[in-house]
Amino acid sequence: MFEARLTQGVLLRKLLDSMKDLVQDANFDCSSTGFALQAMDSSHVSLIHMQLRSDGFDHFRCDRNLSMGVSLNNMAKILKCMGNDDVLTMKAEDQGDSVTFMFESANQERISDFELKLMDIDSEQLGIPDTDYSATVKMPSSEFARICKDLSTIGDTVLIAVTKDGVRFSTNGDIGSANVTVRSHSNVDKPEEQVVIDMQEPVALTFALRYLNSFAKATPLSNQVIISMSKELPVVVQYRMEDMGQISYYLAPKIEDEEMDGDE
Amino acid sequence: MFEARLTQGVLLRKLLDSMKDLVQDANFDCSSTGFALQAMDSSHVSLIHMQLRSDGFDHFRCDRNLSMGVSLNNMAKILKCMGNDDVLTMKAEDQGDSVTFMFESANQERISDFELKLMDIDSEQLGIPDTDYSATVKMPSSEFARICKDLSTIGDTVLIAVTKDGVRFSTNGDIGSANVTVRSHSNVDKPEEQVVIDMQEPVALTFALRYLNSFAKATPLSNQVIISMSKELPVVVQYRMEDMGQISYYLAPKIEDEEMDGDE
DNA sequence: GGGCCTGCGG
DNA sequence: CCGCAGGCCC
Repeated sequence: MFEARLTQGVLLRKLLDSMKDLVQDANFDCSSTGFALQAMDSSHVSLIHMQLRSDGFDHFRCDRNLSMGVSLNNMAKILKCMGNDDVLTMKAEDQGDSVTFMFESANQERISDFELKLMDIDSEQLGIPDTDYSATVKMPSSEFARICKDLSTIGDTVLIAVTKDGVRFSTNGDIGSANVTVRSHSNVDKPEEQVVIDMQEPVALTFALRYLNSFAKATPLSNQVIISMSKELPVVVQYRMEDMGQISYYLAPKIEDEEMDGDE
Repeated sequence: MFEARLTQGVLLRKLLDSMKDLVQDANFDCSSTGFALQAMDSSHVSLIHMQLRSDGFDHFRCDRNLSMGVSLNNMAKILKCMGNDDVLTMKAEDQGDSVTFMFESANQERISDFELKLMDIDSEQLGIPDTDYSATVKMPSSEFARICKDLSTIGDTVLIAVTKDGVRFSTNGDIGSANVTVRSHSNVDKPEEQVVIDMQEPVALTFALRYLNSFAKATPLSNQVIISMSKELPVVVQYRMEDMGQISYYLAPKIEDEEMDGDE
């Protein structure tokens, strides 16, 4: 049997909200190491990989590996019924056909349990190679979200170019073009505002903004986002939840990645 | 070449937001005296005239007179990408086919530049005679906006009648009629709440509320609005930006301007 | 039902 | 000044 208790139940709700627009149905994989999901988005262009470590839960028990297929939309609907400060407990039998979400209000005055039917879902588990990236940018997640949204009003794709002391986001479209440059800097007092660039070699890749905007739905999960890039490899857009795990999005670059010539 | 730097970049965004619903495309006229626009609204009923004086900018350079045709909607989209306290710099080459908007965050940590393509726009520059108006009302802009919005729920037109000690806004429609009277008063402590009436002779004119409601989009630009009227002449609805300039809207009165008989 | 915009709170 | 929530529009 599987049972996991999360004091900050709201975390799981935010995770679902950040995934449900990209993926319809997916398997949650429960094992002694934790609670994880890997899935391609519906158009098979991008990949989500989220993982919550067992030691991040307040209680975690998983007797046998379990793969629970759910409609992320329905699971998100159920999690919306959770109070913002509720403690969440998930439970599933080894051979069961459902998973139960129990919400306890802080003072135990209200206890809810929602049962969600499981579904059989084919899933190809892709191996994600552990790469050393040419460049990694850590920056405020809200700023990344804002930039992707702003650039979407101009163009459909963004060229992300990392140099030693900054990262430039560029796009162009019918009405004109745009560049946003964020400079590397740190602020001891406000670590959540820091922009840290770890660069082995300069890299510049082009991506579809609509996917980056979907990824940015995860902004509420973390103050910072980590963007890792290497030439010709998918970018990784990662949001880390302290002591808990992370959600990472992978998206292949557009070929023709040196400059945006607007002739796409 | 044209280059203008505005510490309060947000001013220009508010200006665009206040014009884009009335006018699609228009020419910005840059000269050594400032940055101006004059345009009829799309239905050729009302006229906008905005002007930012060169000395209101933190830096202003305009080597030759320049007329930049832009889609106000697209320019507004770009200005929405500006941070709320970014410094704005506009740049255009004399013979260029685009204008660049540069946004600098307060700490220079983020620098954006957006290039907007220019368009050729026919514009008839109308002469606006400098009139001595029979009556001028200065009142809180938010109050004027509220009155126009409220009266719109009753009728389509408003009779604005100015007397020595007050201004009356009247309308009527299918469901009934309404009058709002605002009395002249001043408050030394709160000049933004004053209602000042400067009247040579009483005047009462009728206007289409839908245009006044559009004009009221400029409310965020100024605490006060100045309404100037003379018999049979277009009303002027003006918002002044201290040390910077103003935006004025002109709208011809409906004939049959003495009273609203509800038989229109 | 989803996205955008406005208003309110931290 | 930024973030979150609710309401309105598409």
